[in-house]
Amino acid sequence: MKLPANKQAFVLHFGEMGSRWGINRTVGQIYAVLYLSDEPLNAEQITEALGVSRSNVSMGLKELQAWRLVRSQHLPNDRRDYFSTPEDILDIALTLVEERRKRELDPTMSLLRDTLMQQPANDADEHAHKRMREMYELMEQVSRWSEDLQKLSPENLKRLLKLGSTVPKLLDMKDKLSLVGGKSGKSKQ
Amino acid sequence: MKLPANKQAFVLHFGEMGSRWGINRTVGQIYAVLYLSDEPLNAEQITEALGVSRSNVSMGLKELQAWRLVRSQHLPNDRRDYFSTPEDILDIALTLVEERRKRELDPTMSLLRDTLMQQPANDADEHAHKRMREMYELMEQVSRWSEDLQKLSPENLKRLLKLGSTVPKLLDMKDKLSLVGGKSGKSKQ
DNA sequence: TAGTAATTTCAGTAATTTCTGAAATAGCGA
DNA sequence: TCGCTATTTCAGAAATTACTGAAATTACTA
Repeated sequence: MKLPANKQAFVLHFGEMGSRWGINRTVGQIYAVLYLSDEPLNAEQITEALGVSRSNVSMGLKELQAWRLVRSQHLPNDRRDYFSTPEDILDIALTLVEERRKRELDPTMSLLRDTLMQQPANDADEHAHKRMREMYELMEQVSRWSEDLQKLSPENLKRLLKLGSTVPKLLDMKDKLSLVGGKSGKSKQ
Repeated sequence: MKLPANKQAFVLHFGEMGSRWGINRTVGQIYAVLYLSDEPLNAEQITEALGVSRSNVSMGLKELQAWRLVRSQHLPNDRRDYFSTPEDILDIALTLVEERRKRELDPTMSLLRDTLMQQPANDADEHAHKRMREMYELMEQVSRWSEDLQKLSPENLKRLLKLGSTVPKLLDMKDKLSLVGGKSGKSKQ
């Protein structure tokens, strides 16, 4: 399988970007090939398309499956595994958000929780303790957002994405609504 | 400068996490030291705290400044540069979002724009073209969100962060409001 | 159960990234 | 300008990460 020029450019780019995304070149390229393909591909086809070793492809696919960005399936009368990416790009994006949360936020939150358990021993510790608590609280909020995104219906997610610059307006609306019909006493919240 | 135990743990953790965040160990550690410090530090102090070479610290600080995560300043009667992180953690978070957008989204969007310029040559290209457009459009929306976050007032940003799971409710409110007072004909939007 | 195809594992090597120490540069005061 | 301190640059060394080919394993078929 020889890649046509435009696919080729995309695949190479994904390879280059790999390090910024926290994956390596081959893994990025494998993902790109699968993302663009209109049908599931087996490992041999990917190997040919990329010109890397079969074992490298095997390891790359394993990693992509760990990220839940690639799925494997079987075709009738064929013993080989076929791989593909989910159809729905919002689905893909949500998976990415979730996995990055797990890898980039959770470990640090866990450490911070442990550290924040013990009270600052002295004045010098005080400031560091405060800083850590601030970081923890922010991460907690971002984490919650990530979780809530996962729960949103596809329709609501699409609407939220389109919202963009109207967010402040929406917050204003919320204000007005709470003023009119809301439960009182929550204004500080 | 010897670090106390809790700071030490945090600093080492940031070093470990470095690769996941797209920076290296020393850069992560430098950032952690500065983040926790209650006063600006000069390069020599950071070198001592971390036990790495002076030149390594110099390069790390340069990278952190390129990320706009660290600022330098001068103290009276002292020729040395002193480094610190911004006070406000929301400020820090916004910078992080912005810089990651630049590094992780923009280059790919740029490539996609170029590729999407030319029409798919044949049927085989058709599907890949569609996939690339989907990715481009999603990235555009995420990018816009990121920009809009930057524009939000600190108050509104805080409120948005707290919103979390009430987002769908908010979207409902928007529906109701549009139904009552909104301009008609936009329902499909 | 033996034979074969598909896949994975892994030790060794290659490639890349990070780090260091020495040298170069910059900036300041006398 | 010279002399001194602070900082940066950069070539090479060290450490880490990625990749390969061969061997092992798995899973199917006859």
